[in-house]
Amino acid sequence: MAGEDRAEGFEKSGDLDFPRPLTTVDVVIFSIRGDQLQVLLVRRPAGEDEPFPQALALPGGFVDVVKDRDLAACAARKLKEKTGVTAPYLEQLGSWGSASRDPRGWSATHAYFALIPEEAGALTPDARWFPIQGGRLKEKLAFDHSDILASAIQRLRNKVEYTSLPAYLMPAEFTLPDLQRVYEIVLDRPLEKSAFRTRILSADMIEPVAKMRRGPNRPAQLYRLKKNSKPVYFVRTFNPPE
Amino acid sequence: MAGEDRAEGFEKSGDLDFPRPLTTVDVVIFSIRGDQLQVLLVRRPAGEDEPFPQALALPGGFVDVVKDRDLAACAARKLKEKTGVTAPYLEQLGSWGSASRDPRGWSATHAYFALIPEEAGALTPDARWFPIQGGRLKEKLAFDHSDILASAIQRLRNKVEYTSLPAYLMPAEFTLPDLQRVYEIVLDRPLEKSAFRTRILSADMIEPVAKMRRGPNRPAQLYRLKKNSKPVYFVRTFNPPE
DNA sequence: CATAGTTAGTTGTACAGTCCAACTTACTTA
DNA sequence: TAAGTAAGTTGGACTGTACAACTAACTATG
Repeated sequence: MAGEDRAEGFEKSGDLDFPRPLTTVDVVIFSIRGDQLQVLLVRRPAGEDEPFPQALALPGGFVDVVKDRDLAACAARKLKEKTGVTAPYLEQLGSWGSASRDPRGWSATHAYFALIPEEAGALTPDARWFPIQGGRLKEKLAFDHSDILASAIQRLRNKVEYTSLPAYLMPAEFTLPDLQRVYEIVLDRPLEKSAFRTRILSADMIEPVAKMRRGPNRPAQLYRLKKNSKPVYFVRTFNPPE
Repeated sequence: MAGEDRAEGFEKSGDLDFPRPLTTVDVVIFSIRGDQLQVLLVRRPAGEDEPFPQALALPGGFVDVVKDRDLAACAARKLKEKTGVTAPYLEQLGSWGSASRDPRGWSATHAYFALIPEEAGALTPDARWFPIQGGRLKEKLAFDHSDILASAIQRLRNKVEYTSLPAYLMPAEFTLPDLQRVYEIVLDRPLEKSAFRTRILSADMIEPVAKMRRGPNRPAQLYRLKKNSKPVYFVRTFNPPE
């Protein structure tokens, strides 16, 4: 068997004739919809030789060595295919690889993590939004996608404590209370209003537009993200509960 | 695994009959040696069909689908092979994959990041320590390993601002000024003594041992890491310069 | 044996930013 | 006109860092 004589020393030769793991990319796509954090999932195809037929899964699939220049391009392609948008925020989450995660053999997936605003895009028919409740998803997922999603949620929550990431979940124009609400949804705890405003406004990441949001009470100033605004890293977290 | 017949990554079985990228794992191993942050590099083999012959590179290599249960195990194996130690700290850094990074074809590497104390282990003869100076390595590396290393340095510096990671670079027993020195080496800036002590001591991660470090001046209290001490995340960064 | 030198470790004042709570402002609706 | 609500501001208490001066414990030197 090809794998055996390679097992001791691939490194010492240019011979590439040994078994290769399967290589995939999966994307965890978050959005805020109806005052909840939601994640985009697809239903896997039915079929005899499909792993996890009909199960829910993260959007993703095999790297296409012809189409995909690199991993990020592959992730962006899969995101675009499912949602029709190019995400304002796409970062790598990590990779998961083992002999057992895919019944078809040793496989490794490169997981990405995207934030998109509610308004964005037209979904493909097989994709749907599912709410994250109490920091977790109710549904079971195919492969080790539940682990990947849990890791993505943890990373998101963690980063929201000290970055401006939620700005990428906002529509083009939003108010400060809107933004605070998104922080609170992701962190699942209330934040202090005046400290929140001070922090965001001094971060130089948003700018007021010459309009107010009008409603049944006092109008609120509308803001937009500044052009080319990279995520801001605060030097403190929001003070954690306890 | 499925097929016996493999050539250039084509797996001839069912719907998996398409080219697969090469899959490797690389490890960025940091240590403090002689008051400098250093990284462990190996020299690549010579040979006609070797990519980057004789070049310096991160320790790593192909995933072995027989030996390696998962990616972390593969990384731990490579670390052990090169240094003889099991690192007190090993985390995933990210993955790099593209059509162009390896002349042998589409390849993806899963990069890990390890911290080990100076005292540790016996190196293999092909491995050597190289200093990081001014936040960068002087030497050029094979593949895209310079990018991976730069990313590792950035991640390390960033995390050192708000975590207890440097504790994993310390010998079994150390003093608070020792630890502060390591923080300062990694961050390449001085930290304030009293704030540093307050922060570390209130983090409940180290405990005094009943000994003092004696020297030509006032003895210093020796400490050790508490058992099973996970990295601590502080709620503030050390106050950044400017 | 006294004193200078060095590093460990503490203390005190200033300051920045959050926490908490009360307050003012601007609007709608009854 | 008054009540209700959400936006936005203000002020005092508190926490932890910045900065700087201080004390403590040791060695080396003359």
